[in-house]
Amino acid sequence: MKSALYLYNTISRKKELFEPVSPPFAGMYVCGPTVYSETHLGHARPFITFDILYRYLMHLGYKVRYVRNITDVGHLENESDDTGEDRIARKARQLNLEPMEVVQKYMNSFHRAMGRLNILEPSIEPRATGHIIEQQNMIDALLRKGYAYESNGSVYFDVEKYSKAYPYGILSGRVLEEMQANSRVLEGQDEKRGQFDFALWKKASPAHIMRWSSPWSEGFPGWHLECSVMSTKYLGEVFDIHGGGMDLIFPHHECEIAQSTAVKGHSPVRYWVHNNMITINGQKMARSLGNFITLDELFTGSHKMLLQAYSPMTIRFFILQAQYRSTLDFSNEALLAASLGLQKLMVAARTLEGLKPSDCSTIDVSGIEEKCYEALSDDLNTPVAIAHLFDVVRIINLVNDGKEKLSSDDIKSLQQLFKTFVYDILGLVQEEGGGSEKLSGVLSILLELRQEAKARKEWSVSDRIRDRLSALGITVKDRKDGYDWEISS
RNA sequence: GGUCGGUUGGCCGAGUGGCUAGGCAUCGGUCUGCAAAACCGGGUACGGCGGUUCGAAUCCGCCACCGACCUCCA
Repeated sequence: MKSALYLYNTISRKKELFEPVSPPFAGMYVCGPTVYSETHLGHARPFITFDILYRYLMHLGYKVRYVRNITDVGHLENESDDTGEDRIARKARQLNLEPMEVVQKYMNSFHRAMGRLNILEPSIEPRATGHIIEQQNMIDALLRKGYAYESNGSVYFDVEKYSKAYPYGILSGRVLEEMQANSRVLEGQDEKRGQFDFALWKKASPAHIMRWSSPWSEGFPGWHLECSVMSTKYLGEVFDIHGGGMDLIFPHHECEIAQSTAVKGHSPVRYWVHNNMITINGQKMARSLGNFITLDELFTGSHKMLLQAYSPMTIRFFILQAQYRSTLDFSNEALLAASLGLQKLMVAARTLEGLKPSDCSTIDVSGIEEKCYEALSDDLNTPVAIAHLFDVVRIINLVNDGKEKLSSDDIKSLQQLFKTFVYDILGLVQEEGGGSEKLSGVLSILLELRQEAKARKEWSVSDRIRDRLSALGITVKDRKDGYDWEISS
């Protein structure tokens, strides 16, 4: 058996042994995007982090149901005052589109970016607008239990009442009294009894397009409700893992716990897993701060802060080189380093495929696999796993240079190791240089001619071919027994 | 102001009491017609002050600085 998995549980603030409710099944819910604008680098982190967790759980033999939602209604611009407008509705008005056109546009773009990052599709990708009835049912249950109240067509969750029966703030470590003592009372919240009450149902203003009929008003559901409803609908009343960014701990996940506990008497989630933020100049990358770079901009290099384009696998590798609970600072230098490191790893992976076996090994390769499992099982320590893989890279290169030897069996086990960790679990793929088949055909004609010129010591001819290709951004690499080329950006 | 977390070499980033993290950059070497590429090898660190200990990046105390959250957020 592979080593047991330990995950850091936000609610206990400890690493805990992962034991699913009903093995071999494992359920995981991750908060997906609100589809009202382009996906940026910060968004890539949770989806890559939980992609690794998804892949690793499957690799360990679990039958995983991975649910990742799409928020397509209910997420307000600003929940703290009554001018708060639904993000999607607002974007639709700005672009003069139907709200569902906005949703489709950004959902498509999100899926494209996820695909390029080689993020596996979740088992279920439910949408908030597809679960209005279920959300209304939950509101109804909360009203009957007395933890919600109607006010002017809207329905709110009664935090104060809830906190008398259950501990409110157990996930984020907050105490309601302290929050009340430490914050000002905001204007324009007449509808709510308590300032920390949150909306379950909002009455739509006459201009609001996204609206559904309900016993309380024509309106739309509150943001926190959809995750409670959709997670338990597809994963059960108690499920294993709930993931998302650390910035969602409060209020979003805290409210999820309150809602579900108020109805069922217990929280549905066993392991809360949160990834840290990607920072830029030491500050969180966020739309509201205007310091974000979209994934498309990274892939094409079309952002003024970028010195060059960075491939999807570079982004993936960059993120995996940090443990998911640490902040990760963006810079061109760091991305360039990731890009070169990844290249080294992937070139070695290709070298490994054609490595020549010897009768016996002069290097001990046993134990590396176990170290990789240990790293990943220790709360997904991908940087340590990658460090072990670079040890293998050094071995591959030494053997390839004839300085060390490996037996056929050892080469096979290293190939299996790379397949498991590099490709299957870390989800890295070989990226082509961007050249078409025709281009590589033309290049091989040119470079063969150059080899012949070199053989005749006609250096002016060989150098001219090399320099002219270089001017076009194609780097010629002379090898011991041939040549290779690469298109640089 | 409250709560939580962080400060590691030129850069990114692991590591929680003694054992080389790793990558990028740099330096030295190998290879090479030259160059690039590739490969090998070396050096450089633990925010400050005090304490505990045979031994501290790691534990404790104080200080400084940075960040996240406190109903916008991945």
